[in-house]
Amino acid sequence: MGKPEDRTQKNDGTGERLAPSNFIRTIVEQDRVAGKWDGRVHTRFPPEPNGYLHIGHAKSICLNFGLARDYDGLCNLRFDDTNPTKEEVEYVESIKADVRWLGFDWQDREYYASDYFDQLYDFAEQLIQKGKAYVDNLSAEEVRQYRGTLTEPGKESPHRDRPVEESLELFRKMRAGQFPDGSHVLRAKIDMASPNILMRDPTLYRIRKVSHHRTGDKWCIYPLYDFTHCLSDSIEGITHSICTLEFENNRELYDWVLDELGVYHPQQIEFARLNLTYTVLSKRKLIRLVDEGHVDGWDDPRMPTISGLRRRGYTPESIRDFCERIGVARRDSTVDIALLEHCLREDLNRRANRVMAVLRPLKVVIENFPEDQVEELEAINNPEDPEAGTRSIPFTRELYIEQEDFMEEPPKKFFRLAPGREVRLRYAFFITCTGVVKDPDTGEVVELRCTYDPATRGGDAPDGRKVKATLHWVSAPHAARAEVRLYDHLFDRENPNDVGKAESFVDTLHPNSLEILTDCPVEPSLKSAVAGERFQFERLGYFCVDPTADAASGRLVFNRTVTLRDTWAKIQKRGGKA
RNA sequence: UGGGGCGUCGUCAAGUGGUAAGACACAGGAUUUUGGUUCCUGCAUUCGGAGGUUCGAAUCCUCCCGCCCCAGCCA
Repeated sequence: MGKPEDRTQKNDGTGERLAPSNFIRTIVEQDRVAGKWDGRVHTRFPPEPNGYLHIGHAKSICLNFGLARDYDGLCNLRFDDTNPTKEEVEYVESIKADVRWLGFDWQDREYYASDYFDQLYDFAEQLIQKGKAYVDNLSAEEVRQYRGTLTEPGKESPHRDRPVEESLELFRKMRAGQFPDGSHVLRAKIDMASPNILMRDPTLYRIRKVSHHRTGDKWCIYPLYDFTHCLSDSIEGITHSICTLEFENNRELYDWVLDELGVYHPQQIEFARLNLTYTVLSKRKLIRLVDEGHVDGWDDPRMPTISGLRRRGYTPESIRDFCERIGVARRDSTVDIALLEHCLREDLNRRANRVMAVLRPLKVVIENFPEDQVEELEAINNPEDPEAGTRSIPFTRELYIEQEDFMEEPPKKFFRLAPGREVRLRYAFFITCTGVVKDPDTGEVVELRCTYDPATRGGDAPDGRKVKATLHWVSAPHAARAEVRLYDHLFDRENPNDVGKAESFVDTLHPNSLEILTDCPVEPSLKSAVAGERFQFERLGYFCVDPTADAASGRLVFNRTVTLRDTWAKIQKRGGKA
């Protein structure tokens, strides 16, 4: 019996994961076998430049560009910029940077729906000529009333049957700027009684006397999504037009426009958008977080935006891996953010150099270590990567360890330092706690007195003595000082929209999603860390040098990307409940 | 109570009539100079429910239940 084929790994020995199959890949493969589209695969990623890209967009980007990559096809980057009141160049620039950072290349195929405005206008006139579109001068309010409801059919506009020539003339006047905003629209003439509300004479063009970020003041009428998107796909020769589920109802209209115009007709395919626990992924909500100042901007490391994740220290590889692992399907789902974090840790574990840093320092004095002596010790940079080499770290009489690594009265499962207890200082020596110095007023432990065993240099006891814990530490006189920003989930619950009696998702913001620690002692090698560089702070987590922190100030600022898995924390939590 | 979709492990997700993949999470155990990593092991007699067809059903049929989307001159 042959082993079943392992579809999770490429067969080339690189160990790189192969994109798992999904219903869209199945359709594409069937189309290629059938010779549909002459075997071509041509997709597109069509963002509206009205906000920053987020992890949900990454799913779409990986899907569209991934399909093109795996089936010898092409994927266009197309800005769906038909609403000049909301769109800005700042957004197009950020989108381009984010797609590139994620590792995808659209080569010279950078398109804008606004590039098609002339063609779109001609198509609109064609529709009018065919008697399939008309200019309506009902007010927005009236249009709404005429539309009917989910259960009742709509009414036809009194202008619906106005002569073709009259609509044509009106449409040209709309274009010429002879009417004020909102006074006229171009509507498709379909069916006011359609059970699909989108088919009840949808609006195709509206008047907006505002300048567009690309076309300036050339136009004062702008086409709407349903008219623009399908034709843009058609113009670009797209084969598979992939969008999210909420556009399912729009497909009938997509097909109608293309069929009426008799033009090249791509296939629209919908998939479920990404939802993630402990965060929100709707552009509207993200904009609100930024506008109301709940976060520091689009690239706040707590944001699920690509720029936020980048600043947080995420790697593009980990995001791509995540997007492949979550799959593509048609059912609404919410992915556990733990999966994203798992992909991140897996990637960082093999690539981040290890380093020692103390977040909440507790001074330790090694009483039997000579005052002016400095012992240089060799530390391994990355046990997962021998190529990463080693470095030297100084050990002296005065050190810092982590406050939580000492307990005066340790519970049974606490393996770390305690009075009379011996532990290992990583890459250094075994030390034994011989005394505790407390603040006379508060009773707080402010210093530990210890002795070290010179025979354990490097961390091994020649007599085979074992120790139950290894602590990270930093030499006090050599320590560099850093600001460390500890990030946690932005929201306090899995589903921020589960607001209960509260008013909105804003009320479920996690109050401690950011904790800033200053003057953290970190090992001296970190003085030369560069913006964006990633490290594992041993026993704590992965951190990266904040790319936007003021470099000129010489300040070292680290963002915590993600903690290490912490079984001790789990044990404590469990114990706390019992 | 219109139309369009969707319901497989705690969370994602394969499966497309031949007897429930995988991942994350979780729980044990081994190794370990990171309570990290790695490595073993366990984790759906059952596929929203009820009937039916069939030698055989998560896959086909019927009815029912639940959830999502649509009434922007947003995308």
